[in-house]
Amino acid sequence: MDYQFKDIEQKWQQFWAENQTFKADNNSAKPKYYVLDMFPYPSGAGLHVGHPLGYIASDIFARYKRLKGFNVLHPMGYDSFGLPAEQYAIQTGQHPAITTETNIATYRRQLDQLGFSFDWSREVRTSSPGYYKWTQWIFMQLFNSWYNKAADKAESIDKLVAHFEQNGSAGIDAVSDEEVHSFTADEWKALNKEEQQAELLKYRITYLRESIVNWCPALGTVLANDEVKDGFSERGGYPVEQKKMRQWSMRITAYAERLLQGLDTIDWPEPLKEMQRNWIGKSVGASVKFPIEKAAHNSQLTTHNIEVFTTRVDTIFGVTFLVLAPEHELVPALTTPAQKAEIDAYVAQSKKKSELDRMADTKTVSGAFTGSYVINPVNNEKVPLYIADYVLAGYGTGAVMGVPSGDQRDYLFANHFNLPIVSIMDIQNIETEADPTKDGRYINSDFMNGLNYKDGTARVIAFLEESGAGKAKVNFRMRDAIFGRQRYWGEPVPVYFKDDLPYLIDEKELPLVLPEVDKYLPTESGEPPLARAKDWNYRLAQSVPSALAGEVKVSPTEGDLEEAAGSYAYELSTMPGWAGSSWYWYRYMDPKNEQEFASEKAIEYWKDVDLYIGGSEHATGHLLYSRFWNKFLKDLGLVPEEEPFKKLINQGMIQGRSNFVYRLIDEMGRGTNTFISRGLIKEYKTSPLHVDVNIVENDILNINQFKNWRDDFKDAEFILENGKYVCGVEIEKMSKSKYNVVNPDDLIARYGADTLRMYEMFLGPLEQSKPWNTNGIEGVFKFLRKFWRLFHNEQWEFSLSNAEPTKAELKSLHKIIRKVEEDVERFSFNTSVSSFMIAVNELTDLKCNNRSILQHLVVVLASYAPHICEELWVLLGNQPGSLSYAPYPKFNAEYLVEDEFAYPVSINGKTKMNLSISLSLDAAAIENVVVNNADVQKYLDGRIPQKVIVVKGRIVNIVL
RNA sequence: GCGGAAGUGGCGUAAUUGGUAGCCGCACCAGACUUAGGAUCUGGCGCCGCGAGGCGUGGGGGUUCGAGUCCCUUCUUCCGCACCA
Repeated sequence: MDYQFKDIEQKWQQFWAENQTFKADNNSAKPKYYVLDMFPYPSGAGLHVGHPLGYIASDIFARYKRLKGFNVLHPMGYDSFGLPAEQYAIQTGQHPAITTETNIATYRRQLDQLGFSFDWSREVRTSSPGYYKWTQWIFMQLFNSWYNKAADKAESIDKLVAHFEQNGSAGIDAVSDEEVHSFTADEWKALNKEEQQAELLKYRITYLRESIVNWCPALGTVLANDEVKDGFSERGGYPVEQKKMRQWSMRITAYAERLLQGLDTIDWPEPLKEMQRNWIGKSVGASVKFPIEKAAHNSQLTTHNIEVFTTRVDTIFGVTFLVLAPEHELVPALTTPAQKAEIDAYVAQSKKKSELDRMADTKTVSGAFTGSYVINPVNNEKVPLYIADYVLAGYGTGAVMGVPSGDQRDYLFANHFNLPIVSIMDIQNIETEADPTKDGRYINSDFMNGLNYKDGTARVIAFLEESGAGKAKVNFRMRDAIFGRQRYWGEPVPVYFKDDLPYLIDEKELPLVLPEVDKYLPTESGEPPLARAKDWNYRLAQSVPSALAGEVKVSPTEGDLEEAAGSYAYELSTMPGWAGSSWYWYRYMDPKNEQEFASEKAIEYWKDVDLYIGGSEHATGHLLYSRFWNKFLKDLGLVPEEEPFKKLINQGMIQGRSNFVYRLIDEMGRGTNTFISRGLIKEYKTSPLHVDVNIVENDILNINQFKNWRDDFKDAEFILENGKYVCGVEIEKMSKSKYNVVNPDDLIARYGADTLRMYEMFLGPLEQSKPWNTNGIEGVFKFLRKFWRLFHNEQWEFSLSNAEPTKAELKSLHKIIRKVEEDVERFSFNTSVSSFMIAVNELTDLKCNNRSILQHLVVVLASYAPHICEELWVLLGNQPGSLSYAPYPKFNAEYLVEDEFAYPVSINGKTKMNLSISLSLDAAAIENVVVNNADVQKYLDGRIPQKVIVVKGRIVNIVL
């Protein structure tokens, strides 16, 4: 039979499903290997050809590892909470769960068609209660923990409470809110329960705090920093503004240093690591307090110092002004009556400026004088205090010291406001611009004069620490992650409120199931959709101390008994999209466990992800949050590894390749129904029009299909070149509106999954971004037919010979055995596809139909084109289904040994000819053969070689 | 501005250690078979040149017997960050 891919693929997909061929065992004598794909959000649009790229690569790798004798975990699931389903629900009233279910069915059908070897018995969905029960459980652990800097790990909040009861706040080195109190043990015990809880909230790793957040009015929710791009929401592209709100946050900053250090221990792409380093943004410097001049003191003032962060504390004698961010909280209190109008105007103006304007306009110098002064702590000089929008409220302390001699922005600022510029380095040149040099010796710097950078910095920090005016400090750009969304379609937060303080619900009540609501919109009063739910309250039984057993007993005398029975409002916001994806790889290890998020045994067995494949767009979101949660779980002793993903590969983005037709424009400027071929458009007035790429092949328009494409083109006329209509091409994002979406279903229907899998790999290196181009898929399809033909005679009957294989056949086979091994291990999938083609071309030329050769070839190709190989494997007489676990053929170098090599002979580095010479000869003998060769002599033309370079088995170079 | 990746035929790409640049496909050209070809097969296909030959890996320079690969310099494209104190 001819190669009937449709029947073959359907047959084997069904076989794999029915026999659970790829079910992984949590218990095996084989070594484990965990291959993970970033699970998709099931969108309504389904998969386009770009999506499976990474899945195909990971599937080839997973299948290859099985052949190599590994116990492979290769699961798939859905990140099924998210905005699009909810937006759709708002528009249509359709429950997001239903939309999600439908979309998942589409995804599953499309994934199945590609012949992936996923263990579907382990499927997870972040939106199913059985899954988010454990997302909520992890949230509770985060709430019940604090970060102990001394131990450099998260610890139970009980331990902190015990310390407070014994020693008060003394000796606690924690990552916490800024404004924690100091107290003795007795003072702590004297606090009532509410006061204690309020204080503890400042330490919890997940906490509730009034903070400035990214508020997106169009989406009606707050967003995390990584969800905002250039002042607009990543999803939907709506404007985002800054707003002060009480919000759930995660103290990811506690892990900043570990997140940074960990990058050096994992095998990830350098650009991605760099993005995370950038995002974490560590900078080493000092914080310095500048006392506010007495004259400025007034009743509104909450502090007598302005704290700045600087990486160049050594330049402090060059300070000639201080600048606050316009949003800085001390601005109103420090503005003198005379300056009030100017400051108010400036603050108002900068508030109006969008984030984007502010970034675009970096050259104009602007600012305003507050009228107040501060004192430089190193020389007691009076320094004027300004505000300016080049200082960002969100970074450092929102205040900077102005050193115009060393910083270009300060230099421009000083010039603009006629402030003095003081040189502090002997070799500094500040005539036309600031000079940030660290070389040279300090001048105009009192006790630092004459010192170099290193000693000077140490000296000034010592001075500041002694006088209490400052200290060495490490600052991070990364902020704590906002953890609440005012949306419906997400995990409910397992918290209720009593006297405005958050308390965890009882663990036994998990999962806290998402309630039904009448509409998926905020309430009239602006509360999140969950406020619409009927009776969204936590019912607390009559105060029974035993019900609280195991919970924190902060104040046993007053606390438990005081707990009033009754119902308390649940939290109304839900968790953000990244909650469910920050731990899902553990759930795959033990997906049905109802007692734990995964059993200790399963986690101990699978440990971590050996290979993770996904897009680089998750660099500062999912991949950072996952590392954070993993480190937290490690601190609690729940998982064994510090890093979750040992090796990570970013598959390239597949862009769209749009095709255009060119519509003729008449004298009146109206579009006609005549279309001009690409090469001729210069001679006419035309306007380009997107045309469906599926009716274009190799940029040649299928005119009949075009006429049928849309009604108004039925009578279209064409001006052709060489009898063809050539379309224009542009690379754009793949989207429906550009008619450049290529659907895998269509390609599978036409060529089969094996062809599509191999073609996607054949496109180029996995990591490379490239436009999708279906041109060339024919070549891969022809290859598979040619491969199929090796096993068949002229009449398409399966027919093999049992003869001894020839040397040439063995050579071809063993070349490909080795090549695929090498390629797969270094994730170079494109090169193995071309090697397969070479092998099949060679074997075809050799008229090879030798069973012992082809039997092995099937196994080698099986990870790339599993369906055709399964079919041939059975035709070869093997057990159905056994191919997936067959041993990968053993490479034997002997078959590749040659006795002769065609040496390229070059003269002065230019290759002139090839000479076949026995490989048994040594360098001197080779030189002898070459130099005495008649053709070489002709080239030499009597000249004597100065030198002859002989590299055995490689090259001969004659230097004249 | 800072950081990263990459520039090779008409196109996608290959060359794992400094050792014959262009493998494997697509497209194209010629031929065979054919009523026909969007099927199949054979051959050709970096550029210039009839040829001998010359030139070729973004440009310029260097190291080397030998450079797509190493070094310096410069240009271009893409990605990330961006008034970060």
